[in-house]
Amino acid sequence: MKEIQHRSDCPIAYSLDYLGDKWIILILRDLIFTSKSSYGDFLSSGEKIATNILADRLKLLEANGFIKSSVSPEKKNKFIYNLTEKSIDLIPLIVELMIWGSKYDSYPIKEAVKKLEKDKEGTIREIREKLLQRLKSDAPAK
Amino acid sequence: MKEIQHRSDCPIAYSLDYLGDKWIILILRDLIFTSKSSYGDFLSSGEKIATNILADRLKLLEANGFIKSSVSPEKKNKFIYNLTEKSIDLIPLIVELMIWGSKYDSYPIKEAVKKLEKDKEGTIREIREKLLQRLKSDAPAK
DNA sequence: AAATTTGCTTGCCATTTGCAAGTAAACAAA
DNA sequence: TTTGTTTACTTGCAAATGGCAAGCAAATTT
Repeated sequence: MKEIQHRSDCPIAYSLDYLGDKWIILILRDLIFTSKSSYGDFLSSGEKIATNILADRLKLLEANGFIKSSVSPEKKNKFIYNLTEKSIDLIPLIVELMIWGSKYDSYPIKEAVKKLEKDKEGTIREIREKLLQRLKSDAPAK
Repeated sequence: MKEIQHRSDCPIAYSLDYLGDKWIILILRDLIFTSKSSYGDFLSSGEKIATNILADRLKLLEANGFIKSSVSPEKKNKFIYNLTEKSIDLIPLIVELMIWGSKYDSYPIKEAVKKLEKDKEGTIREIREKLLQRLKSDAPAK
């Protein structure tokens, strides 16, 4: 796996060097906001990611410390992907993507987004705590 | 200019359909946080964007309402690009990119980011108001 | 033993990127 | 007035990436 080359010393560019792409954040979205956690789960998401792209991004995410994979306890041919502190710290960013998107998308506003906008800090903290505890307790999703 | 196709009805994916790329947000960063406002200004940024990519992204940004171009009053062969409400609304998102980046980049933390983290809401409002006023007064940068 | 589930890999073609060079209009200097 | 410079692109080309379909392999179920 080739190292990511950073283009400058700007922290915004630094983040984009990892996240500036149409797919990576969608995988993290699934891990943060849904109970999805496996290759097949991600494949089934509405955006229809291609199998080779998904495999590539999972490799990249793991190599860079955003996720950690483990064999499913029930099925040995199934892998479970979990978040790390590094990716849990991306919740505020992804929440802002959601807020901006739902403001400019003509699509009907989702209830979840309304709640979120009413108490952004609180909702973020809530999600964050849940995911951090899951991390510590070593009892990841499914 | 071809229309952007949205991949799903998810607001996060909606945002990424416009912003999911390594360059677009860097142009907006320059417009939001620095006094850069022209093709040549953006070219000179630390990340060394290629000329064809820059031209392409400026076209895309304008076609989608993120920036508005006008001829420079002093020099008729110079174009000035300005933010719109749509892109000013991206400040919180870009601020989160900065915060996350400066947390995980080993590079020395910038003073500006420290200030920002102490009073995120206030700093965002401050920048936002400045840019909105510039928009209204129709007296854009340089 | 055969079919299915799960997680990939491979091949192929189209699109995008990145670099270098070229073009063109406005402007400035000689 | 001619010549060079600034500014903003465009073009050509090779390399990398993306997207689709098919193939493969280990584990599990039937």
